[in-house]
Order: sequence, then structure tokens, then C-alpha cells
Amino acid sequence: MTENKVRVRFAPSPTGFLHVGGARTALFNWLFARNQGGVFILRIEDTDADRSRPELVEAVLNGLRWLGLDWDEGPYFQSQRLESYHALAERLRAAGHAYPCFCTPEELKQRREQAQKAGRPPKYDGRCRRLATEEVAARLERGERHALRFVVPEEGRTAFDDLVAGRVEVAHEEIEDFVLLRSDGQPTYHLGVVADDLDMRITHVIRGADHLSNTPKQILIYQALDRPAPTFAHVPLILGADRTRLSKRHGATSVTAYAEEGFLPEAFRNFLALLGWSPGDDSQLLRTEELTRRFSLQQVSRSNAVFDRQKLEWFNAEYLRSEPLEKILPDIEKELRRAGLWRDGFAAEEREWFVAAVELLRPRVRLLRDFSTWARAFFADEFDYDPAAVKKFLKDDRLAGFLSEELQALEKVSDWSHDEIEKAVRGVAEKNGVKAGLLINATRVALTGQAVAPPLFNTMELLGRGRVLPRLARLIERFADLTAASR
RNA sequence: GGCGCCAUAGUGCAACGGUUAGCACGGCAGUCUUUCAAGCUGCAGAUCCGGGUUCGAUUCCCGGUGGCGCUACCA
Repeated sequence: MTENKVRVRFAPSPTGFLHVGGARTALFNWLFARNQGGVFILRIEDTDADRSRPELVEAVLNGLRWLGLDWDEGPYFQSQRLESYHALAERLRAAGHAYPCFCTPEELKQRREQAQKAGRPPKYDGRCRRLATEEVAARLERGERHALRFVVPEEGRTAFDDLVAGRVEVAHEEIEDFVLLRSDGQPTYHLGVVADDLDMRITHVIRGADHLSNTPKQILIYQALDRPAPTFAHVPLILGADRTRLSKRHGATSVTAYAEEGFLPEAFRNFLALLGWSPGDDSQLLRTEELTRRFSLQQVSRSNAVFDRQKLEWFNAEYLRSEPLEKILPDIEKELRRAGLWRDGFAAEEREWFVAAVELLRPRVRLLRDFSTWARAFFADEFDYDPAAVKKFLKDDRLAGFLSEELQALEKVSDWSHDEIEKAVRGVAEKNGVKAGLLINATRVALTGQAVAPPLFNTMELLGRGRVLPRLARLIERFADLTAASR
């Protein structure tokens, strides 16, 4: 039964990063393989030698690793499989399905432009296909530089049933005699994919819709070889907000950038899976287990999808506040380390405190990075006062005096608990005939530097008297300067 | 230009001949409240256009329009 085991592949070119479009394609392949109990293969399409370096490959692999898309075979490198391509090319040539072409790229370009101008289709005219056998032999003998072209049948059409797009048909007259082997001996994409997919016994080719129009060319090669073509599934493209193909103009396009910004892989995966695929009902939050269980190519949409950053952030926030703590703790640790805010005690004697802090913060955080920026004051004593917060909550000049009173009141609190702290702070407000909110908001700025933070009394209890009192004192001391600067 | 694919609210998806066209993100308003987030309640918002087929079309067919893709000795 292993003969019909599903085998799929993700075949990126080593561009130096994993593009979100590629990531989604990889994800669909991976989900399909896992769903079918199949094999997920990784292959690097690096036949364009000058664009391929080891570190570029590594970046792509890291993107996949971050996303948790583990591969069962590979990575294979096209650059190391040249013999296979040449063998296949030779077979095609020997069988009369391919012929040497002596036209230079410059000539071709020129002819193409001319044809365009004259309003004719810019298709290769097939002149080298009609060369006399003796002439070809002679020029080959002379060692003339040449490419190898595929013989596309003049008549008829090629059709295939795409699992996503449905039946697709293209007339042969629309397809030119495309190049299989470049004059430097490198295979082109068409020869490369077919050879690889054949050798690797790929059963399903799941790739971007940008390959749809070229698929008939590859099918023609399979037919020439008398080998069955794999099943194709072309998934729609991911577009930017302006509905053009996603590119740097649209902001981050590499998954690494999202990793660095503080997205959780699980959230990113969930979001990506729903771009062009639906479980068939209204479910949104789908963990990996559920994703693999429910994934099906039949449910892949045929229209392009716009990458919606806001929704991605919502997914992230959702995971941040609802995942089991143990699952996200390592990610938070990583972020704090990155920002130089991590203390080993957080995992040891301070662990209980650390967990309490995270629980207080995570319902209101969107990105992991928020832990080290917005929530900095929870993990470090040095932090800046957000000017907007100063402006908003330290407006009232009496606050300097009120906060001093509060400080004294807090010094007297014997049981440093939420309720006792609250009593003390409210007491000061009451005594002065002002709303408690005035003091509460100002205290929040004193303790966190922010206008927005978790509920104050919880925060105070958590920070502890040892940190609260000095921070209050520090703000009182700097009150005049700070408020002056914000006017 | 030619060829191919696509077309449901701003965005992502449901509805695969019969629903007041559903859900989520986002927006707006209210509620809670010590700021915020979350939660809860409510509001606005879509079947690209035109023809068919049918008792009945978001759904099937044709045409148009629009978007995207391909049209390389890139992948």
C-alpha cells in the first residue's frame, strides 16, 4: 500500500527568507501530508546559481522551523541533481521531444520585441526545430552554444483537473517550444520540477496559483516521458491591502519578521491556514491538531486573499491570553532575554511572582514584544514615563502633594495586600475631597510609566512595597520637571 | 495585446437551487470600570453588471466589466 502513499513537497528557492506566501504554501502541503498520513518533502530550487548561498537556505529552513513545519525528507538541492536533469533531457531529445536551439538570448529578445510591435504573439517561432539534421550535427560538432527546447505539439490542447481550480485547458498554439536546458547546462524550472517530482515520487503538487498557467507545459513533459503526472492543486495567492501581490511595499513579508515582532507560531499558523482555506463552518480558532484533522484541499478557496494584519494580531492576542501558561512561558522568556530583561530567578525562586505578572499582563497584550516595551516596568526598575501618560494623568498640580500623602499612607500599610492598599489610596483621595481616579491614574504613571496598565491595586500588590514606594518617591521628586516638559 | 484563473460587507470565510444571506476581524455606540484589554449588548455594512435556464438563483450557463496570474536561457 506504500505505493499510493501521499507524498508532497515544498520547493522554495533560497531567497534569504521565508515569504508569507511561501509559508502558506508550505503549511498547506504540511497539513495535507499530516492529514493524509503522507510524507512532506523539502526541496530547495537553487538552479539559479548566483542567487543561492548556504546562509540563504538556512534562513528559509529557520522560517519553517519557527512555524513548526517539520519535513520528513530533505532538504534536497536541485543544484546537486544535475545528472538527473541531464539524463531526462537526453531521454527527451533522443525520443524526438526536444531539440537544440542555437538562438542567443539577445536574438530572442529582439525578435520578441519586434513581434510585439507588429502585433504578433511574442512566441518562439520554432526556427531551430526545423533545422536540417546535418546542420544541427555540424553545429553541435563545432561545439556551438545551444539550449535545449521542448517540442510542443502544434495542434490540440492540454487539459488537467486541478483539485482547487477545477478543469483547466490550454491550446497548444498558446504554448511555445520552451527551454528545458539553458545553454550553460542548467535546467530550467520546468525540467527541474518534473524531474524532481518524478524522482521523488510526488503524488500531489500543491503550489501557488502563479504556476497554474505553466502547468500544461509540465504535463506535456510527463506525456512525452509516458509517465503519469501528479495531481495538481493550485492555491490562490496572498495579496497586500492594495490587492497587488504581497511585497516589501506592504511591510513585513518574511515570517522571520513576524517572529521577531512577537507573534506566536501557533497563532500565525492558525491565521495563515484560514487565508484561502476554511474548515467548512464558522470555526476560527483552530489549534494545530484540529487543523491537521480537518484540512482538505476541497475546502481551499479559488480566489486570492488579502493579508489582514489586524486579524493576525487578533489571533495572536487570542492565543496569548488563552493558551496554557506553560506553552507561552518559553516565548515570553525568549522575548525578555532579547530585551535584556530576563532574570534567572523568574524560572526559580521568583517563578511564582513571574507567573502572577504574566497572568496580569497577558490578557491585555497583543504581541510578545509588548512584554518588554509596554510592560517593561514589571521587569525592570528603569523605565521612561510615556509623555502622553504624563500629559493625561499628571495634569493636576495638586497631585505632587496628594502623592506624597499617599506615600505616607502606604508606608503605614502593615498588610501589603490588594484590599489594604486600596483602602489607603482611597483614604487619601477622600480626605482631600477628590475622586479616587485622580490618584489612581497618577499612581499608575508613577509605577509603570504608562497610561494603560493592569488594574492598579493588583499591580501594586504584585510589585511589592519595595518597588512601589521608591517609584512613588521618584515621581514626586521629578513631578515638576515632567509636567513642565509635557506642556 | 494574447491566454488562464477568480469575483458574497472594508478584510478573511459560511451558505454547494428555496435562509430575514451566517460567522469572525475591523468600525461605531452602549455596558462594566481606576486606565486598558477581555466580556456582554446593539448599530452600520455584501451577493460586480447584463442576459438566459428554472416555479425559484449568491449558487447553473453565456456575455461584459474588474482584479490577479502567465506570456524568460526566473522560479
